[in-house]
Parts: sequence; C-alpha cells; structure tokens
Amino acid sequence: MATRRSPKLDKKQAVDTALRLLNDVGLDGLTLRAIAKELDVQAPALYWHFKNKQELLDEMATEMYRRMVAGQRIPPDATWQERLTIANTGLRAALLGYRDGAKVYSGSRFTGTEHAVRMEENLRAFVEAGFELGQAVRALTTSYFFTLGFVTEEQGVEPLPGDRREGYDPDERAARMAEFPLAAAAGAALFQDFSAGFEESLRLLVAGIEARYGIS
Amino acid sequence: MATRRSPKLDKKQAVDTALRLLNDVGLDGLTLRAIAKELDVQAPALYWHFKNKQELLDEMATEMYRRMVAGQRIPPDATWQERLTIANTGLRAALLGYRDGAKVYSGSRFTGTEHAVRMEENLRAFVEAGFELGQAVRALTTSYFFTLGFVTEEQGVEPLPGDRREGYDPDERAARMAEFPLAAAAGAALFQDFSAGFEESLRLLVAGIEARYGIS
DNA sequence: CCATCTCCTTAACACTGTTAAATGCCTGCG
DNA sequence: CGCAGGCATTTAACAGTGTTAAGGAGATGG
Repeated sequence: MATRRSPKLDKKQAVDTALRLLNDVGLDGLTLRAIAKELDVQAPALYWHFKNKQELLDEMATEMYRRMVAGQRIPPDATWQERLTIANTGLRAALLGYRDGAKVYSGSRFTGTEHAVRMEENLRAFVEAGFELGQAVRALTTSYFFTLGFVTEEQGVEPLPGDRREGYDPDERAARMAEFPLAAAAGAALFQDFSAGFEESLRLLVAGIEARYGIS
Repeated sequence: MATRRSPKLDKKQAVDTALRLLNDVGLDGLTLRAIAKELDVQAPALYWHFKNKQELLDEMATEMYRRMVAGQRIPPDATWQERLTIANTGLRAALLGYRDGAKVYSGSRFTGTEHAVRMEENLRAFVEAGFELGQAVRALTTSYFFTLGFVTEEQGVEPLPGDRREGYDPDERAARMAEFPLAAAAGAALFQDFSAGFEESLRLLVAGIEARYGIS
C-alpha cells in the first residue's frame, strides 16, 4: 500500500551530506551543485525538499543543535553552574566540529520547536535553583551570546582545530605590534590556548551571576 | 609638481560609499557592481584600489571601528567598570549603525595597526587599576565577544533598528511555544527591549570580573 | 488503461566576483 | 615640442552561483 519506492533523496540524508561536505570545502565552497553531486543528483532536485538554500542551512543548523544536545550528558543533580558550563562548553565543541560552524549556525534559524525542550529544561533548572525567570534568561543568553561570539572569532583564526590561518603567526603579530607593548603581549593570551581562555571567561560569567543575583 | 589631477576614485571615498550603500541594500545586495554604480565607475575599477572584495570589506570594518572610537568620549578619570561599559555600549551602537553591521564586522579583519591604540589604552587602564595583563585581556575580550554575539543575534531579528524581520512576532512565537511555558515567556525578556537586556548582561560581566579578580 | 501525483532532469536566466586586454590621460625626459 | 611610461579606468569576457520553468519517468489509485 503506502510503500512507494523510496525516493532517491530525502531531507535528512541531504542535511547529513551537506554537513559532512562543509568540513571539506567550507561555507564558501558549499554550493548547491557540490552538495547535489555528493548526493548523485542534479542541483535543482534539492528544491523539491528545500524552498531555497537558506532553508537547507537552517536545517543544517538545527541538526547541529540536535547532535549537540544528544552529545551532552547533564547529571540530574547538576548545579546551575555545572549546567551553564556544560551547555556552553558543549555548544563550543559542537560548533568547532564543523568548518565555519559558528557562521553557519548563527546565520540560520532553527526549524520547528524541538530546540525548545532543552531550553525549557535549562530555564526550569535555573528557576528551581532560585532564579526569577528574567534572571535565568539573562544568565543563559549572556553566556550563549558570548560563546557564539567567541567561536566565531576562534574559527576566523583557526578554521579547523589545528590548522591556523595565515596572518596569525603569533611572532609575526608581536613584531607588527611593537609600538603597543601591552596589545602585543596580549596576543599570547588571545591566540594561544583558546580552550583555557574560553573556560576562564565562563568562570567570570558564573561569578557574575552568583554575585549579582545572589545565588550560589 | 606632484599635483596629478585627482583620480576619479579613491580608497576612502569608496569605503564611505560602500558603508552608506550597505544600509540601503544589506550585505547580500552589496555587490561590487552596485558599489561601482554608486561611485559612477565600472566594477573592475575597484580592483585597482582593492585586491578583492574581502579587502574592501576589511577596510569597511576598519572604518566602522575608526568611527566608533571617534564617537566615544572616555573621561580620563573613568573607572575600569565605566570604561568597559562605554567601550561595549559604543561597539554595539556602532554595529547597529549599519544593516548587517555585526556580520560585516566579524567577518573581516582590521587593516593596519591603528586599532591597537585604543586596545593598548584599555589594557593600560586595566593594568593600572590593578589587573594582571592576562586578567585584563580576559575581562575585555569576554565582553567583546559577548557584544559581537549579541548584536549578531539582534540584527538577525531586527535588521535595522525599528523594522522587525518576519517570523519574530512575539505573540506568534508565544503561540508556537505553547508546550514550553518558560521558553515561551522567555521570549518577552529576549526580544522585547534589546538595550535593557544588553546592559544587564554587561552588569553581570562587570560583577563577575570584580568578584573573580577581586578588584572593584 | 488512463489520470494523477511524486520526484527528478534538462535547459536556461540573471547575476556574481574576478581577470585580461585595450584605452585614454598625465607626467617627466630628451 | 614629442614621446616613453605609468597611472587609472573601461570594455569584454569567463566560470560559477542560486533559482525557475518545463518536461519526463515511474509508481499509485480509480
């Protein structure tokens, strides 16, 4: 009866393939023709499943988020501090998992409402810890925006973990900045160990929330 | 002698025109041909002054930064808290001054080293206030990344101050989110008053820096 | 068996960033 | 004065982009 022979192409597979391809070619190289070729299909075929390229990108961002959530284990008895740290460390890791991940992600909008379940969960945890809803929103979004900004910048310097973009040799930079000793020395703190810097920033944020909202 | 009749086109004027055009057409509409037309010139003429489009965008970002610095009056006796607040409020205002401002800005790199003078100034002020250099860098970059992430998101919802993008009607959103009461209610705190939210986040950050580094 | 719906292909369009070559205009030199 | 040569631009063209229109193969349902 309803067993129409499986179509050559389906939405989920297209999104998966596009995400895989993204790591090889980057956002600039991620053309519809390239994606189509990977799927053994002609480019306009994608328009049967997506109304335009942006809708495919939106689906990609949503899938990135889905995988991030799936990869996070939050202990049921986690404090709000642990929760915030895990959520943002996980978000950063998820974005770093794809070349131009942060750009793709923050240039897109989630499809559906699936993403709201984790958001609801986080908000509830914060409210139960004693936050007012507005405070919880502020605490979570502040860290969220910070993480997006951080990784965007990070991937501008290091497109994929390991290979650094030209113009970012630390020594070369220091030489160029010779007139500005503090700014030159800051390069080390900035471009050396992104992970350590990121975590320190999160600690700063946690400390601020504790202090300002009086909840530890 | 050296008064060669001024060429039709010069770098600074091209950048100014491109920045003005950006507000009319957005980043997608900002094509070399459109910029050239505005300058009464053919598109390839731009390649005499810029090696490619990215270099023009870099110059635009640098000019945005220049104007931001010019528009900021930092009192000589400002505390580090005031300094951080002024710097980031000013950055946000500068980015909001252009459609897709945050995207253009964080997709580009500064040309030259001019930007380093303000950075040096800020770092020195923090060090003089008692911070170690690493702490100063962390405090300033954390807020910097936050602001970039915040405005990127803000301009995703409100391309230009005033006109809101479709799909972001607060009531419609609340209805769609009916299963997630906290997330639905969070919409108000998120999409209502961006400026108030931004300032509260900065206060959170300032409080965190005070608490963790013990400097008030 | 024919009509219909689903899913994909082929062909084409307008437009993009970018390069190559040709063309004036201005300067400095003989 | 004439002419070489660089500066700054134009014209023409190219490969490649997202997207649309039209058509066709293949299964489904009446």
